[in-house]
Amino acid sequence: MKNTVSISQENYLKVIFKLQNEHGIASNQSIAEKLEATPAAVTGMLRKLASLEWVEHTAYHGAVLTPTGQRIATAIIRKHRLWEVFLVEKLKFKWDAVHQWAEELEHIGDNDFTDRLDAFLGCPSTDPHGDPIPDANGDWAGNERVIGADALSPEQMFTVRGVSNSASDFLRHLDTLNIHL
Amino acid sequence: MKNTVSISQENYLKVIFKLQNEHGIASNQSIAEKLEATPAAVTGMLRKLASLEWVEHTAYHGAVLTPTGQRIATAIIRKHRLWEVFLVEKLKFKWDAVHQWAEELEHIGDNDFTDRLDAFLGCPSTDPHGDPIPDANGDWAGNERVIGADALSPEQMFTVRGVSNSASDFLRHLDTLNIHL
DNA sequence: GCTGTTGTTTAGGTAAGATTAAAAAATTAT
DNA sequence: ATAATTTTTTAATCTTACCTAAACAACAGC
Repeated sequence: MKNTVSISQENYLKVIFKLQNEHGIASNQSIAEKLEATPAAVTGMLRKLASLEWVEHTAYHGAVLTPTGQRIATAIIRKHRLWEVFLVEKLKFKWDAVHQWAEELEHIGDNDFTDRLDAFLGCPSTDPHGDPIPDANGDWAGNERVIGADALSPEQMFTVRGVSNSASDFLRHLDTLNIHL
Repeated sequence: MKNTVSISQENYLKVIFKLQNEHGIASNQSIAEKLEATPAAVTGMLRKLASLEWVEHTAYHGAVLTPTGQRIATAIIRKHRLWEVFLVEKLKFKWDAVHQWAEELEHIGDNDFTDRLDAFLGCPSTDPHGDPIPDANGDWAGNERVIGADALSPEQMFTVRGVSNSASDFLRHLDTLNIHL
């Protein structure tokens, strides 16, 4: 089966991925804000993404990516950040002016294309903003796979090495859950 | 006013530009074939492009680009061919495998972006297939602006230095018009 | 000047993705 | 616990761009 994901769908998956990593779940409204769409539009798209089994959507609660959804989202973020490197290093854009174009370029190219771009850029590990660039397998630096916190089983041991969201209320939330670095 | 031209519209303008340079005018059917759409779809889009004053559309006759339409179309072709150079020279694609990606990349970036890409590539004058790349002003090599043959006034003197379509029936047509190189 | 073929347009419909406004569920405050 | 507020969903509609089928022009041959 051909993996045909629309640009709009890719944008949803990318935003859900980021929100999920910050808050554990992506609320309807937070998605709507990031995408500058209405909550009603989000409801409709979440239903579609759920039917494609790229997200799990619980009504009135929010959305979480499935493993497939995470794979797709990670690939998009990889492309986005590689293009940002290209724009800054090769086209001499200022680092704060590249986002708009990377938002468009991230939807172009298959895996082969992306790997060629990666090789051309010298396989950078971070983008111009210092954010890490996942490798061709979707793994972040350090061989750690990014997974939703709720995908961990309660019995499973793991080490929290860092958090991507340093908002104080989130850190307090981790405290109440007895999660420390 | 913000220049907001959709991807579909850009594809129409590009195809009309090429057909117009081959046949003087772009028929409904020839556009439909190139875009793999139905003639009915073309009629609808031509009406929209005419309302935007990017083409002149005479019912039952065909479409011709306005100066604005030609400017847009030329910019797209410039981007397409620059991206093809990038794909072959930098990403090491084979020259016959780049078209699919260039078709997508050509819709990205404004003039500044394109100029940066051009500079990065060393201001190439032709793409990997040998086709000329218009410069930032929309001029082709030799400082000649590409205009529709029917935009020339009958009194105006000009030199025909080359033709982009070497189909024998077209060359015969030029003969009957007393047009020679 | 008719007639038939070809090319174009009209009319009605589909699909994706978005909107607004109203209804329903969840959350917060009293 | 109940009332008020916020969030999500539903329902109906819009836009863009496409399709099929039928009606309509243009032009060829006779």
